[in-house]
Amino acid sequence: MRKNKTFADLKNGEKLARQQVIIDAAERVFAVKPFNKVSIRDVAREAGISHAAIYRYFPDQRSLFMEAFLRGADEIILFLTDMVENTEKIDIGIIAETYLTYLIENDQFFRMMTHFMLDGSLTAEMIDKLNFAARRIFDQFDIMFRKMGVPEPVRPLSHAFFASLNGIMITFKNYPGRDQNAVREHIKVISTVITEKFMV
Amino acid sequence: MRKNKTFADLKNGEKLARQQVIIDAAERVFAVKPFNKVSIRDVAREAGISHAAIYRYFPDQRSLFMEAFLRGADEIILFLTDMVENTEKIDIGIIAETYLTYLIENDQFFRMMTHFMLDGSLTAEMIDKLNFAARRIFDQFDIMFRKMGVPEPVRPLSHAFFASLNGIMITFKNYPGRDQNAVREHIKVISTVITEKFMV
DNA sequence: TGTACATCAGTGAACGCGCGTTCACTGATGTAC
DNA sequence: TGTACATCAGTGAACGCGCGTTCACTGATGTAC
Repeated sequence: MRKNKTFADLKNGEKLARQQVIIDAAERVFAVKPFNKVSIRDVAREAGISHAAIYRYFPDQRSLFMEAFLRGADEIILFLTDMVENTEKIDIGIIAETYLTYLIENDQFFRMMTHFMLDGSLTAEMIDKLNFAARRIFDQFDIMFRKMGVPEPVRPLSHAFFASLNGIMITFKNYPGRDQNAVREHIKVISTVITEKFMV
Repeated sequence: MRKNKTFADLKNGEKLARQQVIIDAAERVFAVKPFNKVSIRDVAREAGISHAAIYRYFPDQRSLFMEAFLRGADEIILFLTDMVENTEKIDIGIIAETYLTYLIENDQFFRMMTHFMLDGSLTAEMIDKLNFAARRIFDQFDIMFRKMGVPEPVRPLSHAFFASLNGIMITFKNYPGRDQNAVREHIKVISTVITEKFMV
């Protein structure tokens, strides 16, 4: 019995590890192709397996894509936590800029995020996962505003701040007629306009 | 010669009128189906013509979709102009709310907008059209801020304000676990948080 | 008024493609005795 | 050590589908004389 269980656990662990390999491959494909052009076959090719094999690890395409997105979200939450919780002197401008830089440099992640935010037909389970990720981000902004000495309630501010940063991205990421450097510069400028408004 | 020209003009006019009929049909389809699920065949069915006929009026699918989007943009610019230019007493809160309400009630338009804003592969002509629409919106916000007595330069504020409103939409339109009324209410609350920051 | 011709909006069929997903099967590995 | 069996990751082919676009054609309308 115990031996069986241990064996099963091992198998399970390997399965999870292989899932991660597939998600890695998916992220690499997303970095190169528009979100809704990425196919199961693309990911399988990148991962070096047959496309049918994917279905051993994910029930369907969207679940795989959602997992890929959530891993990016974890990354963001990780560095936000690092900047907010482990820093004495909070600088909202630097936090905003770091967040935006991450999105600019991980364009695939930003496209996944907007895709899932706008997709009105997610399953309940997926909605929960999205919700959980969003709330962890809001939590960090809450802490940030508190450390800045903003009076309660700070949650609405976190919502507004997060929304504004996302809005900068969506509005100016591909702003017509600017090259990538000009875009970065402009995003930085508008980010400053907004963060200044969020200072006490 | 002149007769010929007149006739050609008439033909041309009819052609334009028929284009509009097709765009009407497209908008009705967009209101019901996610943007990237809408096909030429859907639009043709809705317009009551064969899908091949579409190609007499638009060179390809994306051009048709872009025209449908631009018509929505014209509508927004129209009511913004009305609220901003023709009003003595500017209320930024009402303007923001009207804009957001329009986007909530014309979800298809918002989805088109985000789609084109995020699409990095538009033709130069499409980029110009997008750019022109965006600038007309910024122009209205410029006038709004000036009427509010905000010191120059107001353009960065217009950019930031527009971006923030879009961000509210993208972040909370499908916010998980809220019904549509709660979403509207929440968007209004966060919108207030932001507009207050933009008042002098 | 009649006839030959040109124009052109609109059609249905077809092309070629890529997709998500399923399925019967293979072959490697481990287990039981 | 050897053998029969179970498990299961992975495969290639196939299914069925919908798509954007093209094409040869039809038929209505207007023009020239």
